[in-house]
Amino acid sequence: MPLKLVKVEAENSTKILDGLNGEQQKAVSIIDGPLLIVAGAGSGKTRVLTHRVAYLIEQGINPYNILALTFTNKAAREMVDRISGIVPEYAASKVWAGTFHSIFARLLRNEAEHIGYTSSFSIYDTDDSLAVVKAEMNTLGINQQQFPAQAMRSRISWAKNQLIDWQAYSASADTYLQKQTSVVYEAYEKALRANNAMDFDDLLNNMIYALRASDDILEKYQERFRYILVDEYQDTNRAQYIVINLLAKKHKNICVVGDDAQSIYRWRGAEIQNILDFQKDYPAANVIRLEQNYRSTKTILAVADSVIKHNRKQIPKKLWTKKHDGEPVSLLSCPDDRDEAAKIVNLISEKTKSGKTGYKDFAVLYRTNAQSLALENAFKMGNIPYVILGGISFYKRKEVKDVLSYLKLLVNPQDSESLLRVINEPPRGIGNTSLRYIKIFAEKNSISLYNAFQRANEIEDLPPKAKNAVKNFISLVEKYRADIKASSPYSLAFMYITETGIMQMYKEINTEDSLDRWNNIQQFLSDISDYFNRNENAVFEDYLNQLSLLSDIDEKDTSQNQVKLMTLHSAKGLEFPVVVIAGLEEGLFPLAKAEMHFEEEEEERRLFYVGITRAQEELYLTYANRRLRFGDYSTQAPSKFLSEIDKNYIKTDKSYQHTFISQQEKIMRERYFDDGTKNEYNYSQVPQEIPELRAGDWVIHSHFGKGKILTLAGTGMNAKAVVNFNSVGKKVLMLQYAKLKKA
DNA sequence: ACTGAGAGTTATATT
DNA sequence: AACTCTCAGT
Repeated sequence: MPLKLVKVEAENSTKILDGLNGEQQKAVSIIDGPLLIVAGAGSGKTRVLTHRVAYLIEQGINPYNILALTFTNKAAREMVDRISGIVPEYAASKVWAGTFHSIFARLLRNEAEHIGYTSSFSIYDTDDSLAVVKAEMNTLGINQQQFPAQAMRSRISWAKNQLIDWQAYSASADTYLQKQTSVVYEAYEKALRANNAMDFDDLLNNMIYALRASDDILEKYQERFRYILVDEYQDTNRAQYIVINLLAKKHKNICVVGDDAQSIYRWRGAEIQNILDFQKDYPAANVIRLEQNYRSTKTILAVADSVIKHNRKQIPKKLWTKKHDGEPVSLLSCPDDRDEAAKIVNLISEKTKSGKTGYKDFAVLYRTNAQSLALENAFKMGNIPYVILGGISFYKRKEVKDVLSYLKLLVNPQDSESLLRVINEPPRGIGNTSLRYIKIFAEKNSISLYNAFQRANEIEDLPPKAKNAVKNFISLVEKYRADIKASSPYSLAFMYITETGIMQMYKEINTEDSLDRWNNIQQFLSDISDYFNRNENAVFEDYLNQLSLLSDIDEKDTSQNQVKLMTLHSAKGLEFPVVVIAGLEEGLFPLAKAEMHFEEEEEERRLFYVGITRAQEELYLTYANRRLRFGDYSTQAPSKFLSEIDKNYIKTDKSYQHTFISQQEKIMRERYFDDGTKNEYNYSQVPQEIPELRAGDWVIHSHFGKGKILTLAGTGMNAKAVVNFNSVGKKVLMLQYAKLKKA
């Protein structure tokens, strides 16, 4: 029975609609029925979304009936924060706002028994899932040389994304590869079930199964989520699409927001078609285009437009802005990646000298994480504060994952993956041979590995020493399992982890690396304490739940005055006064793949578009002729994307400009630089005095501290020194960059 | 059972 | 260059 919904005029909602442009106001106030908001970059999308939720609440809709789905925790948190700025916080906090994965994990805890899980299921991240694949391949005797586990895992994940279960996959498997995959797929799925664990894909798929399991469940959630908002709709995959549509089917109050031009997650199953087809799915849909950009200069928008024009598949739209023309985009050509990094650093230090811009106003964006290394070195050398966002997450470090697995085991002892992970961390004298006996016993009796551990006494082949070790381990876990609800979760975790001996192990190894790990565990534990201070009623499951779905980028402190380095993907949704996009070379950006479909190239172009539109005032593009890859130098031509930019908006900034050295440069030179600059070097490095140095001298480096010069080589620009630092050992330094002082 | 050396593999992006 | 895995030695 559809609710009778009353259109409310804007008059009593002046506050919420204040300061919004006409289209934005419509996007906020059309609350009934399907609505597609095509929101161009910088068009105030988040503002519209949050105001819309606030508006719904003000119209008397129970916040508990509002579901707002995002892709990142950060986006979700920002949404909740900003909603609480408009409506009372108790109302804002009742809105179901979160990532697909976290919201569904929460719902699945309640519905677990309908789909054959218990509510304490574990969540496996990509690494955990890979470990399961490897283990299953081992048991099945499938050669991992021939079938790399990574590729196996991604084929399985791809199938799950398409909602092809192992039965269906197996039925349609033709090639040898597919047949082998189907065998692993089946074993993998059964292992996850046996472990009472779900991977990321399962969080979506099982939600569908739960909704389809009975009309009651479907009805329940359709009634609960009467108003649905989906952010970044262009990034939804098939499973997400189906869940959304199942939930929205009854009330059809579904509002999706997205920008097809910013669809950059095809590789993980996103179907851009979902947004392109929204009007087919909902013929009655209202469509609103937000085309006024509040972020970038006219020049930057023009550059973005000249690039994206080369894509064929897109919803027609034209961004415009009232902002000033702004500076032309600067193009920097560099001989190699080291030089590129040095130039970027130099650029930033020049620009910040005047005091008008601070370090925090800069972002350096790149295609692959590997590029961050050269940049990082240059920033250290140049003494410029920076922070890397994304990359190897704190939560993916071995020691942190080990501790996490200890905790998972406490909540879900069926989780064999976690058990195997920690059983010899620290070494307990339970080796491979013993483990094999225990596994065989578990299989023979159809019990979990943990249960087999508990009944180790019955395993004849197990040597007494191992039996004893197993017994000690089990009683440790059981001791704290018994307490899990009673004492404070933090002190429980602290005592438990201490007693496992993992911290002591790292302390005893006593190397720089191991003390680092020890520190990380400490930090992790204080993170736990923090969490339970903030969430007083939370239980362990809640903590583990959010943790598995957390990424580093959600956590990093971005408020400091430092330059931000990140991949272009991580930059989506962010904005910065000055943006540098580095590594614009064929093969790197667009990134080369074996077979490049035009669709993949279009996705790379959209990624470039996303990068360009992050900039508010200034944009710098850089490329290197030579780059260190796989420990070797490779040369490549400048990115084809560069030649797509309208020439009128490009300037070659002499003060940061090197000269041209390679063949491939010719095109670029004719196009952009042909103004008499010939092959003269024009290093932009601030001239600085290099003190007279000799081998054997003691020197001080701003970052590495004190060290002794071992050898010196080269002259002038190329002067190098090998220095043995007290802190980090031997380093090779270019004297022109490393500001060495005599000690 | 555990350690370390050497070989082999790997670098697109993320919930 | 950096990481993981395997295998032989202890």
